[in-house]
Amino acid sequence: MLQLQTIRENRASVIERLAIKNFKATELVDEIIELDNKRRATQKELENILAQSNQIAKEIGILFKQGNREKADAAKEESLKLKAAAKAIEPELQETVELLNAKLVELPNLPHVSVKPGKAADDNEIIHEEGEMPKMAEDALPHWELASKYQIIDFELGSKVTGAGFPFYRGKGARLQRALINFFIEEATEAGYLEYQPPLLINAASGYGTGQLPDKEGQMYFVGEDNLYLIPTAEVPITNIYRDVIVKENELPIKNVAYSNCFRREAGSYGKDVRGLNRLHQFDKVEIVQIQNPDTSYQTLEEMKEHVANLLRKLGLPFRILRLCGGDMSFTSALTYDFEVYSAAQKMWLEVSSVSNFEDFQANRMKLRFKNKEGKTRLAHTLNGSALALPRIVAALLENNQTPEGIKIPEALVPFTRYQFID
RNA sequence: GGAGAGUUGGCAGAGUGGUCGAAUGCGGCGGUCUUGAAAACCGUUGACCCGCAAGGGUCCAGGGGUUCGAAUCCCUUACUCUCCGCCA
Repeated sequence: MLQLQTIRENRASVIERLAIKNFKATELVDEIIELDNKRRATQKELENILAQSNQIAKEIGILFKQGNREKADAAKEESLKLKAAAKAIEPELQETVELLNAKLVELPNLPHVSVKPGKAADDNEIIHEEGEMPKMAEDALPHWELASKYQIIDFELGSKVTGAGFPFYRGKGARLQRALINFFIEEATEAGYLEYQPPLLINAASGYGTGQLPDKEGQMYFVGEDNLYLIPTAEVPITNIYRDVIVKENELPIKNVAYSNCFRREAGSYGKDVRGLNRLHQFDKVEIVQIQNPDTSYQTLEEMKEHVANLLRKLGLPFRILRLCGGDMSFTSALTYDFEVYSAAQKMWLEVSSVSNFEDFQANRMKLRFKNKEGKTRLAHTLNGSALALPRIVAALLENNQTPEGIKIPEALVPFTRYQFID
């Protein structure tokens, strides 16, 4: 969430920048400022009473030791009055604070200055395009047909055992999954990321920490029996490692990588976009996360963008990088680059990665701070990116690399698959 | 799942109703000494809120209660540990 100080001191520019995300903030911002004023006034009032009360309680202690019973009893009465006064104010303060927080979490993160306005995906700006478009034969097959032709992914079986969007991977298909995961993790490790294996279920506090809650409550699977959510991305457990943590400045940047299954309800989606591997309820992803000093976090974002681009180069997939427009950006992000890979048989671009700087938006929620050289604590910046999400990579690999001899595996991946063709 | 014990500052660990935001040790930071380092010694060292400041307030797992006064007593939730059961 945004810092109160930011909102108070830059009311106009906060509203203006949120408008870039198509968020009409005026009313909410004014409400927040007013609630904060009320909070301050109420708190001051309460603290004055508590200060007096503390003073008297101390005096009573001394009076008792001196055996001055009468004076002590008189002071007790005075103290009771103060207590009643405090009791009257407390609920008001608590209510104000709760309401203030509820309003505060409704405000999205401010977009970075480089973010352009725009309504939706069409307005995203293509900032880079790379790789050769494969020339496909007339009879080129989409990946879901290749999947059944080579018997490597079984969607129907998934529907039988679980439901739509939960495929089985089989034989060389299963092995391809493992190969990609290992390849991605190895690349990240070489780039200095520390590998984690996180829990796949998280509590509500973690959901709030990274901003999935309360914003995307309905998008996560929820285990009511134990009050836990299935993670939509490893970002949640990995970033929440640092919830309520103050790190040392010289420990930055913290670079972590994690492979995990990801679970998304994707409520409301339908149509050809969800065909085959294009959109699943359960999928695999390797996620990179960095905790960085605010002074250098945008350099780090570029570095992470380059890391992802390199993965796609090594896989030989044509890709482009988009800078998301305000309207297409997530609630929590300040700047996001999307990576899209061209899927030749479907003749469409598939989003395979999203790399974002959240600045201190998540850190503020999580109270993730660092102590600088002067000994002051400051909110850190958090960043993350998919590096990479598997299903659409697999879709593009199958489609783009289909040959009469079978699916050709990219060189970089062969040491992991230990086969060169899916046939 | 059953029974019991516990949760205090970065860590270890004292504190069982008043001057305790909390002893002590370790660690961290600064200094003295040293060519440099180590050792030794000295000092310093939690977070948050309000305030220009002085200062005030809150926090001893979370929440609630008793009391003039709670780290300390009571209730409750979460978690940890031990034993039993179950189990990959």
